[in-house]
Amino acid sequence: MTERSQRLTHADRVLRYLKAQNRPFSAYEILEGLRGEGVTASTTVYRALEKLLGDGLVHRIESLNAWTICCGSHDGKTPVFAICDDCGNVTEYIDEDFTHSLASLSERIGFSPKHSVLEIHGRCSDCGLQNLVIR
Amino acid sequence: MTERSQRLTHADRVLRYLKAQNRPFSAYEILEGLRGEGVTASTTVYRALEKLLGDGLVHRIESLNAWTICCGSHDGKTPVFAICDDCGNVTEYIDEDFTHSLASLSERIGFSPKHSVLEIHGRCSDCGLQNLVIR
DNA sequence: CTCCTAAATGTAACGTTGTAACATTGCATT
DNA sequence: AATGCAATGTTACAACGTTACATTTAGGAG
Repeated sequence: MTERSQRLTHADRVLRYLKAQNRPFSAYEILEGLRGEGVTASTTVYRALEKLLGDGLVHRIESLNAWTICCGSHDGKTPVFAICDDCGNVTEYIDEDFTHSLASLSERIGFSPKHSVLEIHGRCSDCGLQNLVIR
Repeated sequence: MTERSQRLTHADRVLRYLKAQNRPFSAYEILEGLRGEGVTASTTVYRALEKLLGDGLVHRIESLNAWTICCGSHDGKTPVFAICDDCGNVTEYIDEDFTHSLASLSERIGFSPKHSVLEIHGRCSDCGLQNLVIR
């Protein structure tokens, strides 16, 4: 290892790429975007995403089959994603109400939650406004 | 049309098939299960599922790429699915807390929700008990 | 009854998403 | 140099879903 502290891996490239976007990308979109940087196979992208997911640096949006950057740390709490079906924007929230609902329902039914998927599809405020202005 | 009031369509067969199961099935599993009844192509299954989804008779579980029967009517409210990763059982709930959380967060962020995905993965009470007994 | 239309179905091909299996490379440690 | 491990390459395949177009069937209008 030289003075450069870390070697740049494909996982680093995938993370940097996702950070530069403002919406989730499919694994194959990421592959296309990184071909110029030596990423040549879907396997590589999926391995990178698996690692980043384990490190809590990205999330998978189940209802889009797509991947997005994690907004930061959230301390074991499950993120909620608001997905605008008009503009494609996805925003991540850590919401006290949802956190409580999840714990409460689980306890009532005797269920031990490990990982949850909370995704709201609809229209974001920007697109709602656009609709008013344009029509 | 004979004295039987309705013709039996593939959508009817898919619905009946899903009703007979106690877990979600993938479209291709449904196809295999219905080959004996004249269903021969995935297209047919997807067309049936699309119709049943529109009629509110089945749900799609996004995190499993699978389809399951709807527990009944739920009046515009979003169902929550508890998915046991051990035994595969999936149970549908209409939960007041989740309903409120969804409405509350949406209002706070100015989002108009159209369709939401609420799926909890973990271990159900039965499997938790089994674990105690067996070990 | 015949003709017409709409819904249901068949068929084939293709597109997208994800995984398996195994070989190779690069780098750090000993 | 020998070793070991993580990262990467390569190929093939499995699983999930859609498109396009042809054909059949049921039921109503004339």
